[in-house]
Amino acid sequence: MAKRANVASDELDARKATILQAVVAEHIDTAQPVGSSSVIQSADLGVSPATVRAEMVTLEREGYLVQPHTSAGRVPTDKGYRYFVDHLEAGVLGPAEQEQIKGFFKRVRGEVEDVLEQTSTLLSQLTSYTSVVVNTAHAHATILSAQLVNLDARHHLLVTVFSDGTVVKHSVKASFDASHLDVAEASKQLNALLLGTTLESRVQVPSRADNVAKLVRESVSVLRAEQPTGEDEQVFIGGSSRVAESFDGVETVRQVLSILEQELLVVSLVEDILDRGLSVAIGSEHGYEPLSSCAVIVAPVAIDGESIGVVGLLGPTRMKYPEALAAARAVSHHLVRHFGGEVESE
Amino acid sequence: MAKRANVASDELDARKATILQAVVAEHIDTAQPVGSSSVIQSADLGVSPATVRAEMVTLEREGYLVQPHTSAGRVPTDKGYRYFVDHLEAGVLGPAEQEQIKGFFKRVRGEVEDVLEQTSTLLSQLTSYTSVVVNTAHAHATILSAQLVNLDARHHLLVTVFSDGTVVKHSVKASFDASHLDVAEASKQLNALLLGTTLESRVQVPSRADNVAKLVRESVSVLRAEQPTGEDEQVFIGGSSRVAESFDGVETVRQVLSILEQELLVVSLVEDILDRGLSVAIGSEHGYEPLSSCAVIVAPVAIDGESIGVVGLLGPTRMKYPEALAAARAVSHHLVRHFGGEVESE
DNA sequence: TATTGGCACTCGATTCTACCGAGTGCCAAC
DNA sequence: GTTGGCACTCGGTAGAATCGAGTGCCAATA
Repeated sequence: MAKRANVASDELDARKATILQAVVAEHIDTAQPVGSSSVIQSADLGVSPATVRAEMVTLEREGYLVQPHTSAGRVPTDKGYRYFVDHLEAGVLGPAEQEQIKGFFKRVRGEVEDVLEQTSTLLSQLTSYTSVVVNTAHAHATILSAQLVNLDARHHLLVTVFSDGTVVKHSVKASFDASHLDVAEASKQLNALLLGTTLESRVQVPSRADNVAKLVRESVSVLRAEQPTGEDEQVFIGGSSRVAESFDGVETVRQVLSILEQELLVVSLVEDILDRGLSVAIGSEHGYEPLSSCAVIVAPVAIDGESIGVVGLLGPTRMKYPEALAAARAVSHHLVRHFGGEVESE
Repeated sequence: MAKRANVASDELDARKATILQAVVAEHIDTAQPVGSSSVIQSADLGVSPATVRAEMVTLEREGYLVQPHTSAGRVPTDKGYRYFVDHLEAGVLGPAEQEQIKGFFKRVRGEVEDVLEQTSTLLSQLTSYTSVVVNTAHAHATILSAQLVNLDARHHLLVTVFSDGTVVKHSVKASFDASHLDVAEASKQLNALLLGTTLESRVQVPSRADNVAKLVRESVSVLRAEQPTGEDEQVFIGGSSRVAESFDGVETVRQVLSILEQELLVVSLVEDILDRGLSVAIGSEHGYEPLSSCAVIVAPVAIDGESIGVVGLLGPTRMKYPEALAAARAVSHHLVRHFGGEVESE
């Protein structure tokens, strides 16, 4: 993709890289601008502060660093963070955290939803960032049962059970009064029709004009009428209170929280990042300005190449990338194991 | 309850009351300590500041007011707020808000859950406080359908549809391998057994020892095994980002958010207030210290005396009680109308 | 006896100044 | 290319001065 050395500011020589990485690491740690001397202390390249300063001028010109004001240390830009995470050797998880994850997955019981909900809490506790767990499984799951229940003459409820253990209901409103028998018959036909199919597969609906056929047609169309995105996914957000710690400035906190309230938006944010092949989106890299001081980490949860969900973390741009990445990946990995071979609901 | 005038600091003479109310109103408005002169301006009792000051000393001694420091105005205590809301004449809603609510309920479509979710957003927008909507309906609803679906030989899913349009699932784990036929038979029996019953009513389970009967028994017991509280309620929280605006001090914000994350806790908080016959709980009146700078407003949603839910608002103790109370009541009222006569799911 | 105007006093908030020091950019020397 | 030296910048902190809103108290008043 990148041309080659020439214009491409894609690569830095070893010393610049070391300096940049030192600055980023230090700033993540202290939240303070980093000066040339502290770089010397943490990374020991055998050079003087003056040399580091000279390099930092270059790094600033190339957009990796900025000075909050003259005569202060430097702070990484989004581009700086980007370089940092791109050149990160695989992070490791502390043994305590590994144990916590293992223990958690040994312990959890209950419906898929409960497990995922608790997983998102776990992930947030592990990292002290806000976590997002998205379940996309049942888009690909096969239907185990479809049943039409009538609430009153014109209102019915289509209840669909998927092979991943999720249950989905849809209101079906008829334009005519249907008898109990009609509904029961429609229910039977629906079940036969949809059994073993997925939301994506084509089915042959009856074209007759009787009430039963109408009900069947209406039900199938309601079931298929999936919203563009996010509507058929489940989202679990854990540790939203962490937002308060992660950012300074009430307004920023408010904006981030307000984004988190819109679950559809969170889903598309996370999936968008994944679609672009990234595992981290920093600052303005995802399109949402209110999140410009955030970084988002994502890790796909996939069984045999089939994506069944996403886990994500949202924190300040100066988040602890190695740990957070490791945690997200570990949890994703354990989720796969947990839901992998066996039936998902346990 | 109160003895009589003597010790009972329960009642205040007219002038003290006016002063207290003026102080509270002013402080709610400005968030600043209120001095004697501003009391004169807003409430015109024909007396001088000096007199007001004298009264305020009394009010302070009796615990209605405090001074943040010598030579500052006064700020209401929880007790002060309590007096204020207890002596509030019924607040009214602006015509714009009324219109907004009306329009909303004319417009909403979809499952109960969606309606309630959106209602909580509405309530939060109306008041600019965080809102809570709790659905307790299906505890009293009758069962329209119960179905057992098998995921694999030992794992089954009990899917129950209630008359209020909610659908609940429970995992049923068997200690033996059941055939498809067994499960189908058990499902049929379960449906016949549970149809028309509520979660509270007693049913006669088969005592036979065959697989089908075992499945039926296990299913019924799983369905009945309701958690002490909160587990069978649905909670919808809207506008949690408002927390960031409502409180100063990152730590307070964090704590409140962290409470809001625990939905069970929120349910019991809200129901507890309701059980105690209150419609407002101020500061330390509800038992949760992390919420000591919060006030919680609740309004029951009841059809024919049967509680089907609660709507609530959470804001700072200096919240706009009249408006917030009016909004909560109006929304509760409209919810009753919306779900009242007709079938709940529409 | 309740009310009031007058007055000294308190104390947080604001402003201003001085100053410290971390950190820079530049440059001449190595 | 690297370095030590140096003047310079500028945010942050501390202290002093000031302001003013608001109080508590008291003697005078109706």
